[in-house]
Amino acid sequence: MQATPHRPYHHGDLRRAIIETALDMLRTEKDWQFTLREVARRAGVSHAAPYKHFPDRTALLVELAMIGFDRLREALVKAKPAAPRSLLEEITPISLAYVAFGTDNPALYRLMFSAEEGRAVGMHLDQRALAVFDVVLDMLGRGQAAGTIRKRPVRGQATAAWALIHGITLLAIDGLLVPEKVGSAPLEAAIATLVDGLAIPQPNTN
Amino acid sequence: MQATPHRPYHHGDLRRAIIETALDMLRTEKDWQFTLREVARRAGVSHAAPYKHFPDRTALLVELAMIGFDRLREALVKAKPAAPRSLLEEITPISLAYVAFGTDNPALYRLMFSAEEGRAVGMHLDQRALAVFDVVLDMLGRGQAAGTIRKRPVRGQATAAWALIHGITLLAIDGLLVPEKVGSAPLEAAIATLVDGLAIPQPNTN
DNA sequence: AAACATTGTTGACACTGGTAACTTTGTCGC
DNA sequence: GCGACAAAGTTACCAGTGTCAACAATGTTT
Repeated sequence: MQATPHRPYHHGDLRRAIIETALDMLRTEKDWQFTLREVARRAGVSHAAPYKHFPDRTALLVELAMIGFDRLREALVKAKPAAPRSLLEEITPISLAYVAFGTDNPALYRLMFSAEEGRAVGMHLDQRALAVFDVVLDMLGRGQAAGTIRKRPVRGQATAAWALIHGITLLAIDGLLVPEKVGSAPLEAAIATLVDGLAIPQPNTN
Repeated sequence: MQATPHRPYHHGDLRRAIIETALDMLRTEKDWQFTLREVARRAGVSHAAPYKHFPDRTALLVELAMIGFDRLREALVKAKPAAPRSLLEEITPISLAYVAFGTDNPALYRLMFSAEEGRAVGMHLDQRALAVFDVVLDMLGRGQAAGTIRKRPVRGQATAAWALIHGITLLAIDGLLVPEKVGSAPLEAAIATLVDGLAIPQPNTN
């Protein structure tokens, strides 16, 4: 009764070990093709051991993706400036943190939004994904209240913001936007365009 | 000597047959896990036959993705209005056509931007992808020349536009933006936000 | 300590991508 | 016409995968 649902019994904390092994591979192996057997191998267990902790391969993928969303959300709230004096000052660091998360964890980020495994992954993590969405939503809502953001349907604005940053992140991961090659100019310009679209036009801000 | 590089010889036009079979599966099978053998099966040939026409599985994937980009570009130029009277009138139909292409061919669209197969797919289709990019670039360039679009780095604007539409398309494919469920409101609102970010602010357009 | 559930291992199955050897078929030089 | 040759398709095989069933070992409970 004093045990949490999943707890180590007789070997070690294998469930956690598997997850961490997988995350590690996700981090280091650039081109990662996920194989349960390889994870088991690196975790030092037999190829069937994971099945005692995950019903199937997809379940592990889902777990990893959810962890990814949690970490992304953490990264965003951490990047949120304490006392932003303008919309751009608030949006920019968050956006950069988002893109940075993606480029720092390309395989994980891809997994989070992947349709691999027959869309099964995406089906299960709506709440986590929406938690990220809510960060944006909240920010925009306060912006509208403060009068710095256009009065439009917030959900549409949030969708636009998320889609744009998400798209940029993917482009960056794919190397179509590599900072070393092209500088961060397009990235910041794109963010500026987003801000222009959200902010109420100032006389001198054309 | 009078033969083109790949021409049918003794059975039929298998190369084309394989591609079309694959495209067909891509179209109908919602959750598609690509297997060369299944394609061969449906094409009515043995599982090793495709290897006479494609060096490996990835090569076929690349071919399919390139076809996808070609079709996407066609869809965009077809959707471009003949005589748009405003930026929004020009951007909106193109954007909708883009998203529609994605939601109509989800598996194909995913494949085009997929990192599956170890990024190998994306490496080969830069030109085709950039052809799509150029459609956007061209439109924005003319907009700037005509004085309807803010004078900013065009590439940044184009990146923003593409990223946003791309991101929306993915969200739509993932069902986070299903039109039946939520109406097309967020979609259009997001496009409006994009337009706001691109267009030179009008006095009455807050 | 004996019964039991948990967790791990071994061995099998069907499937995949890929290669090699073989057979069929069309093309070409004579 | 006809044999040599190359193209295109087939069968047989390999290693590797996801998954499952049977079994062995360990910890928990009474």
